[in-house]
Amino acid sequence: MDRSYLRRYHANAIFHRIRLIPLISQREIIEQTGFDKSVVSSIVSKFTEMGLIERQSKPDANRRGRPSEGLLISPASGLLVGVEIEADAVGFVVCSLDGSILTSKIEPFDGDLGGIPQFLKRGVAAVVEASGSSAPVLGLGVSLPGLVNSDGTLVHVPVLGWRDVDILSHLQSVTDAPVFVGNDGKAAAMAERMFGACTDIDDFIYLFSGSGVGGALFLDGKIYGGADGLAGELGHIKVVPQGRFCSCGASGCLSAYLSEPALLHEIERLGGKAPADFSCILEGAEGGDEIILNVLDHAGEVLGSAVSSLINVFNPPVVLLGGNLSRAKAYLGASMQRALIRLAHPAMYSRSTVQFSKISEGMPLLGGVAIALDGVTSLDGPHVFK
Amino acid sequence: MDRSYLRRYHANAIFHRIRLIPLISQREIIEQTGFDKSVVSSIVSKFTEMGLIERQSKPDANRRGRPSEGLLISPASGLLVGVEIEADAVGFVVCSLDGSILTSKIEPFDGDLGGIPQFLKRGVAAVVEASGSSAPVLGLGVSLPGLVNSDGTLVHVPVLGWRDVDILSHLQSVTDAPVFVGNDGKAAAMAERMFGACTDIDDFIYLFSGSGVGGALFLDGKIYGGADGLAGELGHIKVVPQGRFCSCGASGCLSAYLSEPALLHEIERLGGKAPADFSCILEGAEGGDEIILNVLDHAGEVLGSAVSSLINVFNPPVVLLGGNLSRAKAYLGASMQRALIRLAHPAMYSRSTVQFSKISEGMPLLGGVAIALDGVTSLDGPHVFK
DNA sequence: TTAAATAATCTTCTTACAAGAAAAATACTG
DNA sequence: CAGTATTTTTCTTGTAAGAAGATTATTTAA
Repeated sequence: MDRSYLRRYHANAIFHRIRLIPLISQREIIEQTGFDKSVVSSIVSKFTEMGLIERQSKPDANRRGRPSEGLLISPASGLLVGVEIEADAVGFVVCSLDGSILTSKIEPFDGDLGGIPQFLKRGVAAVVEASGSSAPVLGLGVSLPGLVNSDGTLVHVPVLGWRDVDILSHLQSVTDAPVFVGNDGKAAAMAERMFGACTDIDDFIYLFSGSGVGGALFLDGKIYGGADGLAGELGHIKVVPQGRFCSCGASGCLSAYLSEPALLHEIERLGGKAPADFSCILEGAEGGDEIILNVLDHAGEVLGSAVSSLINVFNPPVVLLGGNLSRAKAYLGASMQRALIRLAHPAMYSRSTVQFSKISEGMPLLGGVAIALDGVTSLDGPHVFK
Repeated sequence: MDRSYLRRYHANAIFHRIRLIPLISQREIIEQTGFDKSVVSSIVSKFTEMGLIERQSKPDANRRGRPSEGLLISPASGLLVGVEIEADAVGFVVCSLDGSILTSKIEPFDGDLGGIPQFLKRGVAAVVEASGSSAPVLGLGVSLPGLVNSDGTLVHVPVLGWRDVDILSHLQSVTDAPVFVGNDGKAAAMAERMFGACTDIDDFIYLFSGSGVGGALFLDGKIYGGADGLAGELGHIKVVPQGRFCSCGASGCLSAYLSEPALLHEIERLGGKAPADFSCILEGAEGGDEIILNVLDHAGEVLGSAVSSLINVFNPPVVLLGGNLSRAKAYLGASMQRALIRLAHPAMYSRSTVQFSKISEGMPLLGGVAIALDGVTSLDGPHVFK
């Protein structure tokens, strides 16, 4: 924290106000942030000088006085590229700095770690090309389904079998722009913060289910990382003593009750006709399959128990459930709710809202973009703003 | 965050360096904090002007050059009073600003909420009088065994049956100095941070057991409060589905397996001769009582499970166990350790140390003082430093 | 046409960090 | 013992940037 810290803090807050509320005026920024008018004025003019934002006269309501000028992120100011690596596919997205999507595509992936740099380099180049924009790429964000520590080392990716890879160095060759890597749960949480349900919420707990169960702790306006940046592994909260075995080697983890493989396995165990993936589970549920409905109902109960622990521990304004949890809302929401009422402390539960993510369904590829945007606008990173 | 924020931040860090390392020199402060020499010099001379710290030439090692001057908190600069309210007793402590204890006493308490202001007023006056110091009282900190929200409202104190009391207003009449109230777990954690095992650790999870089980989340150098300041109720993590009933109304809470009443009840249930309190449990354990040893061993296992969840969620450098957990270290440490090895994620467990508090046994009354000191030196509170 | 109102910018003032020079206080060296 | 080297602290100067108020710009209403 040096003496320009406050300046960067101001610049940042102003940038994000403009990003979130296009055509906002300086006066409105002042109202919303409490910053001094001269601070806002000087930073806004700096931004316009840099070509980062544009002023646009807006047909104001017939009102006396000098009309306010609307501010917006210039579409030509720069691009962000997001990459989401999964077990069998890699998603690419190009956005402009305000987060509006220009292009996206999904490519099948064979899981070869060595080929990653080349694979991403081609993919990124292709999607940037396809975007038709000639703006410079300002940041690349890569989301990975595993443990990524704060040095950018990939500690473990269970579904791909990768361990202890200095992934950040690997990826430096992909682009000249700064590269940011992150865990998929944190990336998804960041997407909710940047573009989704929590744009104005400084504290929320994000929990999602997919091939595993993960999450993130968004506390005091940022993702909490702990000692090594690994915090937020909510899938490995213990929910049952001596419970089911988990891919992490322990037993009784939440992940062993809520992940896609765990649900598939449980349905099979109970004699249901084994679905191929989560979409099939949902189809079965829609069709009224009793076994599947029971499994999802029980999953909701386990989820409710875990969420009640999170509420009691964090007293969060919002708990946000994403991924498959969001898709299965109709089948596990009720039992979760019952568990919450029974188990969460009333003083805290009454002040929390547990909600399901919309981003998870609508545009699940924004995680990478979000960590790129966060990286590029972070207060101590290699950020692009004065 | 205004423009004097950084100044206060600097002043604060310097104050606590001097508090923690008496006779530290300016150069050493510069080395440890990275602040500029002129910043340290100007703040130190401001402090001496205010009479808050003193300079003292120290017989330096025979070394060339101008000798450094040792800095210390002036004993006459002010007093902090800490009050710890429990079910049947209230503890009072007077410290000077560096945290050294001048006097302390414990008074029996009848639990009468209405009489609290008078009771504390007399108690505080008596203990300040007894301290023999004529320095002004700069802050009063009161620790309470229940939920205290960030407004200073007491939401619920189970052991005393108090609910929804605006305790902070009640206590304003006790002294002219600023008054701070807090939950006992947070107060104890703050004591560990100020005076105990975590003086140089910015991130730790504190968990203690007494009449209930509580704790605190010390994250990024401060206690995390959540939406209403209620975060950190670690006693109400769910450890067993449909498990034992808890005083909070839910079931399966950690508190129902680790609190003093829970342990007493379990020993009785298993046919042991019912001990009167935790000290008796320890005596029994020392005497080799099989039932008690088993109960404590099982408690260690449950504790290990909960701590492994905490490690997986927070990736903390330190998990600190206090209160009765610390006292029973010899009887539940081993089973806890086994559970941790089995259940905590290796990548995170290898970077965490789980330790037992020494303060909890040595001087359990420092919680109130710690929240007073924290309040008085907080960056946005009514703090006494320039 | 003038006055009032509103938004944005400009001017002036002040705080406080940053970097370097100077001063203070000691030990070593010849 | 005088002079030099060394180390710590303070002082001086420069600069960034927030805070507050004055000024300018641009509109509607009277």
